[in-house]
Amino acid sequence: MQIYEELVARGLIAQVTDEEEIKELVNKGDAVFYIGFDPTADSLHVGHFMALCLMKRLQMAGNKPIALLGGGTGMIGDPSGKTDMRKMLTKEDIDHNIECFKKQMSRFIEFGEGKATMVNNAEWLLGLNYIELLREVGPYFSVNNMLRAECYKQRMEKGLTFLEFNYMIMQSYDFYELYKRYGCNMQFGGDDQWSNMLFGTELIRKKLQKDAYAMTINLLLNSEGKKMGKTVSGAVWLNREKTSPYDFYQYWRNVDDADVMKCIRMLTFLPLDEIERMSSWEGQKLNEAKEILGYELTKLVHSKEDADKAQEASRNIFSAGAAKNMPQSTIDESDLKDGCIDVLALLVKSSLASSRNEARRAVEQGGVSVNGEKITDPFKSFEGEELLGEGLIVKKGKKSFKRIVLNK
RNA sequence: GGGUGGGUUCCCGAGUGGCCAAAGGGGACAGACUGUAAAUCUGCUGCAAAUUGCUUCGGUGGUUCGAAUCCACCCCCACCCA
Repeated sequence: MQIYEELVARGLIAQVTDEEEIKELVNKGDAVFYIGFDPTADSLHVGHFMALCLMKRLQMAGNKPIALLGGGTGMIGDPSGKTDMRKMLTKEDIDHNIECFKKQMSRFIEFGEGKATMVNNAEWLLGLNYIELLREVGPYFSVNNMLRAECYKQRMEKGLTFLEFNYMIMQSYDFYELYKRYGCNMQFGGDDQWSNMLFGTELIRKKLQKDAYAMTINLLLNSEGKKMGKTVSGAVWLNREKTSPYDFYQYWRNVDDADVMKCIRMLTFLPLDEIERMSSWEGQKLNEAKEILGYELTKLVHSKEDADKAQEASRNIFSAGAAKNMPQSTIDESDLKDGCIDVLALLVKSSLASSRNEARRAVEQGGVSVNGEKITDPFKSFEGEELLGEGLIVKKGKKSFKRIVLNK
């Protein structure tokens, strides 16, 4: 099976400008392609991860990847598919985020001579002159067409600023520039980027009379049509400081039945025939697929060691109640009052609860236990001594655990 | 610049002088049932030294015994006109 067919089989491909051409280019390894990453945060997330995996897959098939960092486009902010304008990032934020991205990306993709290329569009975008740019590319953009683009649909209702409206032009300009500089003939991106990418291919055709192609990957949506990789508290990050390997593992371990196989297919590198075998699993057996998903992804994003740890900790906690490799938090002596600390403080300090009120509710509703013993009294207090050594295992609900140790 | 309609808690949205920490729904959280799933049912959902106190209805001032609610000015958003 060739690379293009594999991508199709994994359900990754959403839209293509010219299937025959793209198939041929990609399968032959003749594509010079780019994927853009805007530095909107100080860590990559699951969406980026999918793009990086795609990059890797195509690279393994002999194609030449360009990772484009959006030092210039990040100054504007992509309105595609968004309901509200994002907070404008400062130059400093953007530079910082780019440094973070660079570090994380080089863990997945090899950059350098004859390998992948990394460029920053700040290089050419920041120096653009308004009037010159307008004269250079302005005539090739039809405002009528732009306004019709799917990606602005939501914003046509809620309002779209001129700043963001220009994002599309900048992204198109990137493609054009990369075509000229590196002979980049293809752009990949999330499906929400489709319109931006199309305008890029058109700009190249109009300016250079050359063909360039675009292909989008399906966004990872759950069975309800919502983007995956997001939790209430934000994205599932690839950075271990922001989302610990344990939490990362748990996120995937807990996906809906309906979404497991799709995730395995789209996100892991497991061979397709193996995945095919799993797809008949049902009921409790499907839980194994979730473990595999969590394990494989944690291994890819963090390391085999982290994946082993996370899996072991999860198994222990949920079946045996034992506590090896459990997420841990420490408290200081200054958190003690008269050498003691109460349950509510324990929950708050370990960030199992965000306020004492919330902690109190959890206790009153019978959702809290310490060292396996259910606590029903919100005033229950513990001696500092009990927190030494192995510490106390505090459990809130079924899935939140922390080992709390006194730091002496 | 002119006109109209708006800005309420995590989100949507009711509330137009006291009975308002603010209806209803969604989400989140906890309990039951389970498979660390879904569905369903129940509870719960501003903060705290907790029969009380404090903070919150775009902002700032004001009227009033009392303001999310009335007044003034300002900021922001959508639509229509220019």
